[in-house]
Amino acid sequence: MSSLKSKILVVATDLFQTRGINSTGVDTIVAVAGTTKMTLYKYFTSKENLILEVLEKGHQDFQSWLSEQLNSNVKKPSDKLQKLFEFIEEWVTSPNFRGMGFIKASAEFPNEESPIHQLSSEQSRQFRQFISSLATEAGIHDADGLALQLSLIFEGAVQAEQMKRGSGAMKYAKKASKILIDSALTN
Amino acid sequence: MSSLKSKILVVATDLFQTRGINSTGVDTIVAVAGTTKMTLYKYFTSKENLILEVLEKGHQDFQSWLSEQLNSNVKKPSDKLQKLFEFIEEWVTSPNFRGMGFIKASAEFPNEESPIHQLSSEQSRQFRQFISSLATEAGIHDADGLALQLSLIFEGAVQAEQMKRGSGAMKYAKKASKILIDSALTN
DNA sequence: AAATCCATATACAGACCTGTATATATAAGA
DNA sequence: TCTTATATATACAGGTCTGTATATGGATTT
Repeated sequence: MSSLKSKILVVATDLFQTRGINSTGVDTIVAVAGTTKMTLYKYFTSKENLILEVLEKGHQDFQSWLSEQLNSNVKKPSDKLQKLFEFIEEWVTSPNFRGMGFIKASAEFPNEESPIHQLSSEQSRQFRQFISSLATEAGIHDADGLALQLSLIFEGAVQAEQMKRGSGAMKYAKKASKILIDSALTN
Repeated sequence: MSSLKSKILVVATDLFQTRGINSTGVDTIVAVAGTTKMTLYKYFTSKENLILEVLEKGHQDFQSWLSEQLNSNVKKPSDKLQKLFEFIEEWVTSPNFRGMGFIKASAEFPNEESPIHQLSSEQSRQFRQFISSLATEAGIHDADGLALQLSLIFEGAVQAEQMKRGSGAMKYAKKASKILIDSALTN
């Protein structure tokens, strides 16, 4: 991938998170990225296309990092669920954390026909499914139910942490997840 | 309050929830409300002012309804926390539910200097404080911590329920809240 | 050195949005 | 009937945004 294209992606990811997607114009993006609109529209067919690529890259980076961490650091598959929030906290509190795109995107694009809304919904569903499969491996009966609960907490904590760094939201989310997992294991 | 003003408020609340705040122009609002821009700008000094009034009305309606329900239906103050999510579910699943404004507003207006961001943050903080006071009355030690956990679940569930009616998010949020409250009571 | 590719600089069309100006209709009260 | 208050109809100024057109600069390859 071109260096300019990835620069634009990084800058857009940043600005979308800090200023909102709709409030960030392409002029601002190219100005911060140090390039011009002509170049942006060479790599992306439209602003919508840019948003979609930002979402896709963000989700892929997160998912592949998370899978890698779980696979290389946790031996027993049934222990992965317990460690999940440890790694999520590590990701969220890392200095290069730039928010979870799909959480904000679904709020800014509520129209169900919008491709952006559809992609972010799909990513949210995929993440829930990922948690559910870990829960199943851990021997939990209502895996989908627990996955929904954990994703609610996770998405809320990420949103809170991103809005106010060091809010402690992630710490309490981690505690809550432990309690909910323990409860689901003994039922 | 003038009939037209409250009509505009209701319509704006609806459109902001279903289409997003930034994506909803004042032309659309007055067209749906069956009036004109001149009238809207008679009652509201600007679109920002309209948004602020929509947020304030939504939050007041919810908080006063919730307090009323808790006060008139729960005798012992220490039982209020347990019943909290029952009433919230009732509110969220009622046919005239129009979303919790402050959840979406803080996502669409991330700039901390924006009055809209400030108001929605304040409302979120107030709601958390309300839960914390119920937790204290119920004899819970780390009331603020539990309040944060419950508000994370609550905001996530409202968001999910509003995005997809009948998603079951509220049902699992209720279960999670019971587990977390029980755990906090025995620690 | 000539040709080709890549990015820049700049300008602008067309759409949309907020907020206002002006003129008109309607209804109620004196 | 005359006046006053309230809502409508319509047009538009000024701004922002996306996306494109046109011309220029610089670097690499042949």
